[in-house]
Amino acid sequence: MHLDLDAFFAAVEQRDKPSLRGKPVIVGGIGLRGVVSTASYEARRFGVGSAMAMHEARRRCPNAAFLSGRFHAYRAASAIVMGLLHELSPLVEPLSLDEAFVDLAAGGPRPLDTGALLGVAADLRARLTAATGGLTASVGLGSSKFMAKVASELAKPDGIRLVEPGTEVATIAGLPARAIPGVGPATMDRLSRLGVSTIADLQQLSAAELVRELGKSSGEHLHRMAFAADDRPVEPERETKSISVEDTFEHDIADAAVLSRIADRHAAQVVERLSAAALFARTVTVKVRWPDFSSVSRSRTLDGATDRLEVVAQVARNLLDGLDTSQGVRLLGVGVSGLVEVAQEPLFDLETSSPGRVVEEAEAPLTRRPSGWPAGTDVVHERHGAGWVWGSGLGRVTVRFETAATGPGPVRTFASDDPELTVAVPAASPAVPG
DNA sequence: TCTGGGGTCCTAGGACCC
DNA sequence: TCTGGGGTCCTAGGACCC
Repeated sequence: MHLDLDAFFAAVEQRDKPSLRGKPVIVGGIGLRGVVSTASYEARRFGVGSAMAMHEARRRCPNAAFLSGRFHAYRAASAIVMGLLHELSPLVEPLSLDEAFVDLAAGGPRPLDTGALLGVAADLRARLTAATGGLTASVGLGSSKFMAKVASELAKPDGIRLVEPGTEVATIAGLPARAIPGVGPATMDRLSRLGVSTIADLQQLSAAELVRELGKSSGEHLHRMAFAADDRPVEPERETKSISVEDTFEHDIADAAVLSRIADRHAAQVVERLSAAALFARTVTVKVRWPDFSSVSRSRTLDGATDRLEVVAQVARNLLDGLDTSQGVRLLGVGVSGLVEVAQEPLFDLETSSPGRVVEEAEAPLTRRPSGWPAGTDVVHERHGAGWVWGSGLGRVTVRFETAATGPGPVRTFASDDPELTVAVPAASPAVPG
């Protein structure tokens, strides 16, 4: 089974903001260089889709609600859904907050005939909608991950689809080759040059031809997938292989001292997550995106594994120092990999002689945020109660006072520094205001 | 006013080792 | 008196996914 929540982020917003139900909602980066994360189906009718530049989305659908996202709410809804999936089978592989594979055959003795499977899926969808306060999901059933995923795609939105065993090849033959997982824009370009547009076209090529064109791994993979031969297992627990933090700036930054401080700040976030996972890292990587959107990375592998901020931060700064950033930097990232569960600190050797600057935990803000009140944020006003930020600017914040449990509510405007207005504390996770 | 952030996997060349 | 051969590790870049 493959399950995919419909327009997930936007659907959570519409659930919690009744005035947005039935209206175009776009969740994503709301800054100058943001992209769309999720568009509601109402917004998709205007041609707005995932990964589209936000300015383009605004051009196509100026009257949509543009929200920056409330990940605590998405995580909470996701946890409920994943819990329901675990009731079906111990083998659940989440692909993201809104998607997962379930190996139903591992779920114990259960009749796996078509009728029973459709019943399981229908029951799951009903319970999911009830448990999440109205979210919907599309469910695909099939004899492999590939077929289940194809089925859920065909089921969207808010549906169920089952690909009968024996009908796999016929089901996929007419689909574009792009429907095969692993075939992206670059691979599709190369396939087009070979005259391939559909999976049926792909079936005409030999494995040897595909390997010659695309390399051994993806060539062989594609040849198998073209005939629906997919034996990849559902893997419930996949170990973390890397941790990274990166940020695209509102405006390119050329100041080396500023970039160095941002690298420190990113290193601190990386180390925080590394420690939370009880892991240690051997390799530190810095990534830079230039104004022309090309990017480079520089990495260094240490003799031992570390979780110390001073070490990660200094290596990151040294790697950054090796790049000429005078033309400006669009994005700066810091990451770690080569993760292990035990420290090997004594082996560590920082041979650089530059004095290690002490990293202060609370640096002054380095990049101005577009607003202290991002659109969509949950807030509480002492006299008016719970609501969400409708918009802000020019020293004012406009709030709509409504929740999932109320009907559409009224709008009021306050001064941005109104002491009675505060960011709401998410129920299950620590608050990170501002 | 082009083009996020967090990941995984693959390839290819060079260093290094036996 | 050409320039072995195989394996692993590291680095860098790129494709892809959600």
